[in-house]
Amino acid sequence: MALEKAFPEAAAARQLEATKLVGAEQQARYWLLDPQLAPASKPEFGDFQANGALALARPLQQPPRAVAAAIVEQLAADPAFTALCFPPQIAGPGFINLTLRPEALVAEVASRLADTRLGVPLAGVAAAVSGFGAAPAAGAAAGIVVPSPPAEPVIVDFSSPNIAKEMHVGHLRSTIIGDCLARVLAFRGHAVLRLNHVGDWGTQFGMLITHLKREAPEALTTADAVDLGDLVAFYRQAKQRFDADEAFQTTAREEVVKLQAGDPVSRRAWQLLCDQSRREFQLIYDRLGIELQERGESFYNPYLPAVVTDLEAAGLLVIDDGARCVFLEGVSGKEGKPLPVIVQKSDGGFNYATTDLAAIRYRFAAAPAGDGARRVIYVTDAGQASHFAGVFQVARRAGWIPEDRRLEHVPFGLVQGEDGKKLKTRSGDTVRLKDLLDEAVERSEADLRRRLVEEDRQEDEAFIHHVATTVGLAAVKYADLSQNRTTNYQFSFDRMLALQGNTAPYLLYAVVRIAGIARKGVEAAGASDMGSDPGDYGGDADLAFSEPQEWALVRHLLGFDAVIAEVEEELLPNRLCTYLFELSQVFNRFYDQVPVLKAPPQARASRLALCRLTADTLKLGLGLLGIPTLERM
RNA sequence: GGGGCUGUAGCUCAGCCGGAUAGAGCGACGGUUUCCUAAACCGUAGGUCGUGGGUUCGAGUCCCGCCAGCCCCGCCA
Repeated sequence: MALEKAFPEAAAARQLEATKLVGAEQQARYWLLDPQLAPASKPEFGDFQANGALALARPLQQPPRAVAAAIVEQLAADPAFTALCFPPQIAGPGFINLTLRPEALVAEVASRLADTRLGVPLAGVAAAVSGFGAAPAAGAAAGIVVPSPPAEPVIVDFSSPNIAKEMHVGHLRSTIIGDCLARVLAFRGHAVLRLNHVGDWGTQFGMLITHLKREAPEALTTADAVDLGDLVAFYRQAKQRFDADEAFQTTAREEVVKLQAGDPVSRRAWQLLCDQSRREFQLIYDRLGIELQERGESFYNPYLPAVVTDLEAAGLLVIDDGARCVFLEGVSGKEGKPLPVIVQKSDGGFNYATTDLAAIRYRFAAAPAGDGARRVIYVTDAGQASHFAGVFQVARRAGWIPEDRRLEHVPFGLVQGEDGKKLKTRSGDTVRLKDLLDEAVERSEADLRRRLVEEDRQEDEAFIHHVATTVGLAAVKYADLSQNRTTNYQFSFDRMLALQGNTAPYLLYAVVRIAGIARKGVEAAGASDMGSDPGDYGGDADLAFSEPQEWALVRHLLGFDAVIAEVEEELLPNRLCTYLFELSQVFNRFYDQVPVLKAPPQARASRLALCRLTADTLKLGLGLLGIPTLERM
C-alpha cells in the first residue's frame, strides 16, 4: 500500500546504519538484510513494526535496543519520513513501532475515493509509480501510464469436467477457485486466458461409443436422442463392461483409434456427445457467472506425436515393458526404481500425461504456434500433485519452459460432508453440482421468507427470487473461497448460509447497510441543499475524522491493495475473504457506534465518504471473488 | 514399501517467506434497540498449537524422529 512508502526509507536508513556500524568488508552482507517491516501485530503498536534491529544485534555485537536507537536516529533525520510518520517508538527487546500521521492517512483516503481501482496498481506499472512522494493517484490522474498490456497471457486452467458426465461437487472447487484467481489476475492487468481443459478424448469415448452402438445407436447420429441423465447411466454401464469384458475392451480400444484417426462416423458421434454435454455445463457456468474458453484434451491431439519426438531428441525417452517412458529424477517408486511418466503406451496409444505435456508445450510456445504464456496455473485437486510434479519435471527437462516463466499447480483439498468423509447424497451417490446449487438457493429462499414474515415486510416475488439466488450462490462460493485452499473442507449448508460469522450473508448485509445509508442520505440531501448526485455522497468534502471507529475503518480500508498483491502472488483467495470479513466487522462497529446521517455537516460528509469507500471496497473485493452484491436483502 | 497433504479452543477454521500476551466465527453464558435494516454490537468462559528432540536472542511457523488421519504411486483421467 502507499503507506508502505515509509518502508524504503526505513530500509535505506537501516542499511546506511549497518554500513557505518560494521567494517566495509561486511557491508555487502548486511546490505541485503531487510528491516523486516510488517503491519503492526497489535493496534497499540501503531501501523507498522520493523523487527530488523533484533536480527542485526548479534552480527553487530551490540544490544538490540542500541541498534534500534541508531536506526530511529537516521529515520528522524529524514524529512520524507517525518512527514509521513510520528517519531518511531522502540519497544520490547528492540522492535521499532511506526505510526502514520493522520494527515497521511486522510490524504490516502482522498486519493482512493478518486481512484476507481482503489489503489491497486496495474501489473508492470507499480514500479513506475512507486517513487517516494508520488501521489498514488498520479498514475490514474496523469492519464493511463499503462504500457500496452503484456502480450504474454497468464493461463488459468480450471473447472475441466468430463464430457458425457455431469458436473459434481468435485468440479466445484476448481471452478470457483479458478474463476476467482482469473478475476484477480485480470484486475491486476494481466491478459488472462481461462481454459477449460474438458475431458473429451481418450479411452472413455471408445467405451461409450462402443456401448451406445449396441444399446442406443440413435444417440450417435441424432442430436439429443437420449438425455444427459441417460447418457451418464450409459457411461456407467460402459465402464462396467469395459472392466469385465475383454472383447468389449478390445472393441473400445479400436474405437478410440478410429476416433483419433478421424473416422467420420466416430467423429460425428463424438461431436454430438460433446455438444450435448457442453450445453449442460454452460447452464452451470451461466448460473455462476463464470466465463470459460473451452479447449479440451482433443485440441492437443495433433501435437501428441511431437511430444514424443521432442523427448526422444532430448534423450529422455526410455522404452520399458514396451511403453515409452521418461524416468523422473529424485522420485523413486517401488524397489528404489525411479518413477516413470508414461508418454506412449505399449499399444502405441497416448495417455493423459502425454496430453498434459502437449498442453504445457503448446502453452509456453511462442505465438502463433502456441500461447506464449508467461505463467500457467493449474487448479486441480491435491490428489494430482504428484502427477503434475512429474509432468512439470519432464516439461522442464525437455526445455519447453523458457526462463522466468512460471508453471504452477494450485492444489485444493476435498469437499467433505459433515461426517468428515467424502461428500455423498443420502443414497451414497456423488452430489450433482446442479442439485447442490438448487438446495443452497432453496434454503436461502426459505430463510428470507421466514424473515419477511417475522419483520412484517412485503416484497414481490421477483425480489425474493433475486435475493435468494444471489445469497444462495454467494454462500456456496464464499464458503469454498474463505477456506485455505490446500486443506479439505467440510461442506455445510447451515454454516455457509448463517447470517453471522465469516459468511457471504454477513458480508452482503454490510453492503446493504451502506446502501441504506446512501439511499437515506440522498433523500435527506434532496430536502436540504447538499449535492444530490447519488454516486457522490460527500466525495468532495474536506475529510476529517475524530472517532476511533473512523480511524479503525480508515486503516483497514487502506490495506486493500496489499491484500490483492498477496492473492496474486500466493494464489490464496481466502486471504481476500479474511480481509473483507474483517472490513465488514470494522464497519459494523463503526455503524453501531458512530452516527452518519445524524452527524453534524462536516463529520457527516467525511463519514459518508468513508461509507462510500467501504462499499466500493466490499463490492470490488466480492466482485473479484465472483460474488455480486445487493442493495437490499 | 515410497511420496504428498493435514493435525491449533467443545465444533468449523485463520495465523501472511520465525517476532511482543496464539486469533476469529459458531456453540455456551451474560448484556445492548426513542437513532441510518438487531441479518448488528459489547462482554465472560474456553488452547501444554498431535508428540519428542534440534536450530535461534526469539518457534504454532524452520530441521529431524515418532504417532494419527486423508490422498497418490506403469500403460484410466
